[in-house]
Amino acid sequence: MATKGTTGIIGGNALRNRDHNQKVVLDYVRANEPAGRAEIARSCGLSIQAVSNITADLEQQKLLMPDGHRTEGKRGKPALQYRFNPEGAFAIGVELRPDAVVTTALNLSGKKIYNARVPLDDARPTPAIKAVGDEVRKAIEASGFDPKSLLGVGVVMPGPFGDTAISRAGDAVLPDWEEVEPQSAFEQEIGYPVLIENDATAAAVSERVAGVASDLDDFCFVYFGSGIGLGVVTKGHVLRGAFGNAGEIGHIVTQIDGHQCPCGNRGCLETYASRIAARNYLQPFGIDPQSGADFADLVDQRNPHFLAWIDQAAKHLSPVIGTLENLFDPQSIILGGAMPDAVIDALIARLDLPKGSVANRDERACPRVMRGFSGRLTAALGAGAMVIHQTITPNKHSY
Amino acid sequence: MATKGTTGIIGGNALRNRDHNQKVVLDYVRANEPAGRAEIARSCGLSIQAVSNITADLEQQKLLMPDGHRTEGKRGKPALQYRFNPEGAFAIGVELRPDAVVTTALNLSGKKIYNARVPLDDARPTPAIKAVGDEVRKAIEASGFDPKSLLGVGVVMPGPFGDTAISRAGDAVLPDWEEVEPQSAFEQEIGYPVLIENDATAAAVSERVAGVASDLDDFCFVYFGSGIGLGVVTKGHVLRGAFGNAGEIGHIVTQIDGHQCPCGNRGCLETYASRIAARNYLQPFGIDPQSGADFADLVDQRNPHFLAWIDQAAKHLSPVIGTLENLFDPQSIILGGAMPDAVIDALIARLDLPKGSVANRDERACPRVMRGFSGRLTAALGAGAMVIHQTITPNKHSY
DNA sequence: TTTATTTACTCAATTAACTTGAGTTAAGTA
DNA sequence: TACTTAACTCAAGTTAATTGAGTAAATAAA
Repeated sequence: MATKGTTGIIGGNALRNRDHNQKVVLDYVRANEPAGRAEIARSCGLSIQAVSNITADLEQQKLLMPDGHRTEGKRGKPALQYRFNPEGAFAIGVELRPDAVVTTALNLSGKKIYNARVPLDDARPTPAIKAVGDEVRKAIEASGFDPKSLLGVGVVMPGPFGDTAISRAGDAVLPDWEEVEPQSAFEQEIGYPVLIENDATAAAVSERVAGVASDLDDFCFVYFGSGIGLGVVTKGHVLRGAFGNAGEIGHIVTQIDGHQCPCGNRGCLETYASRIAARNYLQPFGIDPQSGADFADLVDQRNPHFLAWIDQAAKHLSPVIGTLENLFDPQSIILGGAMPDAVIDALIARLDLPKGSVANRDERACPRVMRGFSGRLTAALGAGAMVIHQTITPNKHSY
Repeated sequence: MATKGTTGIIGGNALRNRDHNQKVVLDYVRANEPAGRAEIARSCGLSIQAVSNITADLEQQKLLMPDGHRTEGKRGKPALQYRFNPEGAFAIGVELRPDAVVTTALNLSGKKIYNARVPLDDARPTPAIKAVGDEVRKAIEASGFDPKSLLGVGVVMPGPFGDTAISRAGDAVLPDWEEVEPQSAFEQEIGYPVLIENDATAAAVSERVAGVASDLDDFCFVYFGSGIGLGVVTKGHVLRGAFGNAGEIGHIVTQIDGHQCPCGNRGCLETYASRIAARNYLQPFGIDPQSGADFADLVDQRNPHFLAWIDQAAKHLSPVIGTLENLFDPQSIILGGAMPDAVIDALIARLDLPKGSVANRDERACPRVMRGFSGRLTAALGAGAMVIHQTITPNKHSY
């Protein structure tokens, strides 16, 4: 028989249905805790009895916990309120960079409970995977959690994912990883489920699990790494595209016949508004910021050259944000990543958002652009958040 | 109790699960017909017995039909092949324009079985809804189908959907519709389930139901109407955004300080590459194409002014297509809509797609850009296809 | 030609998980 | 104090899946 195409969508049965319903309940409680069972039942389209069984299950799994009776002054028997049990499970997030391994642990509420950073001498697969494994084992030990309650390990690493003109032009690629299938390689080393994700998507999920997007289902995250990336969440789900390369915002052309970009285009956003672009811009003036703190200092000192760069970056970023608004129609766009808050804030302040945008409307629940709940650990925290997100979020839109 | 947010994701039970599984089976058969039950079971993650029950159900509903035994020269008992039953059900698609109502009927395979176009004198709600109702009733009558097998009616109409700067600047708005909730208004008039959609999204779905995208799960459709729109399908699902306005491609700025656009921006794509843009461009040369046929004639005659416009449109469209590729990472991008095939083909031939794109890779299953299975009826056919799509496509990604 | 194997399927029994309906408990209200 | 409302619990009933045993129809091997 010829191989026929499959969409990956499969049928349901009682067990898979229970799995789905558990996630539906968890996702509701996540966004609305504390919540009673009757309330959950109404919101999730289930009977009270079903919700009772499910919460009992989740309580046994230590994912939910009861938290007293509340009534808010209403009639009737006060509902037993359920909450996430932050101590019930945890996740580990790793950022693998060419020069370092950053490791974090998060409790079920997405709160950071551990972080560490070690330099990496050799980023080729064998030593790097070993180093990540060692760091994960240290994190499990240091977390103080029962290792059995580890939900999984998320790993953020630079591409290449697939063979495209852009991934070949990547600036922070790991050496000799072309032939390695990272997920299974890490799972073999670590012995827990592993998720691989790019930095921007992980950061976006992080904002939803425990950041400014906790009650947003549609948003974009513009990630300032060494380049510039985009993570998109629509209807609570990550957008990955057909080949996992969705969100390549860095090579949108913002200036016809602009700067030459290694990708082959001219005038890519990344050549104007990214960490690398900033360093290239400042170099002629003898300024060479290395760390995030250096960039923050430049803002604090109101360095005129850096402020000029911010103006330039904002000029190129503004129409791209308009494009994102018009294409994805998100509730908001979040800026963050490996840049200090002060830089992101300055950039946001300089944005000149286009008037011709579907986001330009009178009643808005949140601003068109927000700064993320970021910090230097964004990528590693996001990696851990991916794991939590996966255990919590149902993969169905609606019946 | 304060109103708590709901994602619209609800839990499952046996009945909803059956519904989902029916769609999973239908979607598999759609993409792989003819197919035997054992094959369906393997691909859909269900037991043979379950698939047997489901196909029996679907056969009774006249959505599937058996089509002989095939074995393709393999061992074992030949499987009874199932196919869509094109005569088992039908859908009606309507395009409501300020000046006309276009009505189509499609069988379950998405094939056009009826179409009609009547002028519309008065596009205000009351007369327009009445006119649509009359046309739908005519279509039911003329289709020759049992009215009970009508799955629903899709209606494509210009906005406004929500109150944004762009929808206010729309060029083809219907008068006095601000206060009307179109879906329930049409349902009341027609007595069947009604779906409202925009032209570009409907066209995209049409390509998936019975066009060049029938085996694509991730693609974009660039729709040339009076303006220019975008429909996006990811993982087989329509992307709508938080407020239903996703895909507003027309107001992406392609030229800094370019043409003034009614939306408030300068240099919007729509001011260069749209039907209106073409007419504005040609007017100074005394050329005034009215119909699609007029545009086709201009291509046939190799009219130098029109060819120059196509060059201009292609120049502005090319980077936007690169942007779509980088943001959505689709399998392909389809061009179509209310422009004759000859114009679309000429435009595609002139495109200069950016090298710096995740779509620029060596092994591709289909071209980066294709022409849609279009024709003048695209919008109305797409409206009907929405209905078929909805009855066929499961709304779950995967378990 | 006969036998074995493979594959597709049917029938009957079992099972998981949700719903329904009949109480029970605990609060506010008249 | 009695009534109402709301949140539950318990037991029975329902749906639609799975599982296991058996049958039918084809090719492949002996």
